[in-house]
Amino acid sequence: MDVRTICLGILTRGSATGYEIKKTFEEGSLQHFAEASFGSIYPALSRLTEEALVSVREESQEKRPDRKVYSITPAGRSAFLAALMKPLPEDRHRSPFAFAMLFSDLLPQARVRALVDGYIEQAEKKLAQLQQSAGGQILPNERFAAEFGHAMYQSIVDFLRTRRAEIEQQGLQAAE
Amino acid sequence: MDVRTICLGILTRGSATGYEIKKTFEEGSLQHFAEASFGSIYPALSRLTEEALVSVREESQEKRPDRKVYSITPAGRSAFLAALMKPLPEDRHRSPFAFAMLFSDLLPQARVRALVDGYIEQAEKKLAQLQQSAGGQILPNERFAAEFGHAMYQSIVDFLRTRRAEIEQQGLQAAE
DNA sequence: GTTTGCATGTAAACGGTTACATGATTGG
DNA sequence: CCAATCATGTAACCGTTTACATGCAAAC
Repeated sequence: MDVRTICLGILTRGSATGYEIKKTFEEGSLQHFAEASFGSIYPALSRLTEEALVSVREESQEKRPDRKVYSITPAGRSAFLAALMKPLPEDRHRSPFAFAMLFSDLLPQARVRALVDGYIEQAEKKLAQLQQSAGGQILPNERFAAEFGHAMYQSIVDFLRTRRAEIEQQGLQAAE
Repeated sequence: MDVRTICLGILTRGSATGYEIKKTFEEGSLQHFAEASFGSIYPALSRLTEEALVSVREESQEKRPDRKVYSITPAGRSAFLAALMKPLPEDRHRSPFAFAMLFSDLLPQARVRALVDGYIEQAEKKLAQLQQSAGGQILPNERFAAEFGHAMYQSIVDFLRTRRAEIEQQGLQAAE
């Protein structure tokens, strides 16, 4: 899903600045399924403005930098819906971790252990975040997304916990 | 994980042509966690050859195009191990599906249903593939990777099956 | 006094995909 | 007869990240 479409989507829930859109990525329930940097958000917003899919209102603030508040236009809404009606790109799960595990037999056991433990720790942090965001008062479909992510990470943690010993054994014993 | 490193990794398991490396992606147990196109594999292989991390042997074949069989060099092996010892890039789960579900309230119910059903179907196909690849005679860590993927997809399918009715209700009732 | 948060933006670099070019062989 | 498999490679394009530039205010 490109940054363009994601920005439009976020704006269907209310007006926001580029900065706020970024935060929505980092905090919200879609945190685990999409991401974008300022370097892609700001140009996307400019282009959407040119195409009249969003409108801008500039606000001068005291003690804070000026902000540009973007709102989705009716045309933008149609464009967004149209994007969701087209065949979606397939999900991609890129896992350098899983790749590395394929070569656990070439790695020192200590490294394998560190990799597994670090991964479990990371996943648990995300689980906690997701549980928190599903706990708050959010829309039902936001809750669904959060719980979807939760189910995924939970299964990963469970799997790794039960298999941890086995995979660590694959690692190279340290030379004496 | 960049194509360079992935090519090196595959070559630690034995010599191969660019074409075969691509197939390994498509068929193997890491299928769900990494991917690359010819347009990235061939240039990567050329560069690795320049850097002496792999070596090439050209084979002329009858009735088949010539092939370039790449083998990893000792230097390549070290470089690969070094890459796995450095901090790994984080896993990224990009899910246009989860994103779309966040906006199920804006979509016609029929579309939501089609999206969910299509997604379940896809995931089940992958489950079947993973089960098959875990069934064959493979290295223990390959089995681990396959089962890791299996656990993930299984949890996705389970979650979606139990929640399907709920999320479909979020969709817009068709106007009469 | 340093880090974090607010806020916008640009340019270069990067990594990758898509499409194209070529061509014989085998299987349905 | 057509599609798929084997096999390599290039060039244009694309979207995104990274780094840079700027600057004040509040929190630690």
